[in-house]
Amino acid sequence: MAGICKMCDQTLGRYNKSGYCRKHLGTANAQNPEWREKHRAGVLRKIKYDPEYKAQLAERARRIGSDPSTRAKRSETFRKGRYWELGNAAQEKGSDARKRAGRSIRERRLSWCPPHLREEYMWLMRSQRVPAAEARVMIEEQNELELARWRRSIGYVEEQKPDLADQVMAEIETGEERDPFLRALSAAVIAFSVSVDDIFSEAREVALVRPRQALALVMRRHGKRTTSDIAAHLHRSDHTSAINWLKRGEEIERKDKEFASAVALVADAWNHEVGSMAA
DNA sequence: GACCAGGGTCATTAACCCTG
DNA sequence: CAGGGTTAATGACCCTGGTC
Repeated sequence: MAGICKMCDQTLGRYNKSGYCRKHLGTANAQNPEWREKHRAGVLRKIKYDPEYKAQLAERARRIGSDPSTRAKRSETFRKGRYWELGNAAQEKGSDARKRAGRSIRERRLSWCPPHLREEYMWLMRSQRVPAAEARVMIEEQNELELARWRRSIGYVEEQKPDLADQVMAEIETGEERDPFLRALSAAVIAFSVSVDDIFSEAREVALVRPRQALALVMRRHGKRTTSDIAAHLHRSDHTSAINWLKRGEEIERKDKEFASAVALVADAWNHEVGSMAA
């Protein structure tokens, strides 16, 4: 049965089901959320299953976008409409959108860093002022240590590396004090009235932990050594020991003047300024 | 502190999608 | 085929977070 278009006086054909003439059908569809959703799904489907089409679309948009006259026109439109104000209003300071942007970039930049070590990486960067590249090496070393531990736990036998701490002991025994670490170690022995064995021992008495903290601080600051390296020099296999020495050492240094001056003495030795110490 | 990349805003462009 | 919607990238700008 023929009817009249809902939007104009146009007589409709006998098979018309929409109730709209050809001219107004598009407008009616555009106002129908269901139709729009269906249409949208169709476009997305095309893009999803036709990579060539998608690439075509992108290429075209790029081409148009990079045309100087189009760019100038868009800039003008944007400036005139002050559209950035809308963009900024939509994501105020501290908004979820901005945080999301921050998280996204963090995720991309820290993708190399195992999630459980990221806090430690940031601590090295911020509190310890370790340059990014160096902090990354330290974290990667730590990760490698953890992986090695895990490999051992499942029975995988690794090639043995020479023990750095053993090398240090050998140098002490032969009296060849070429290493700044050995000078600093000697200074720590004097400054804290302990023995080398005490420093290298497993004991956790405060009197023995202090020289380790002082040595760690000096190695970090003056030798730019990694925490793994510091730990190995002080007979520890895990670099987290060094991190703890550094953390606690800094705190104590701020509060305890006596400890601070002992650290300075060890630092002098490291830097070869042994004149004051020998006296 | 400077620099970079990403996220948010809307308009613009051409080609394609969908429906009857 | 008509007609509006959708897609892509891009423009300016600010803020966030990482890096130097």
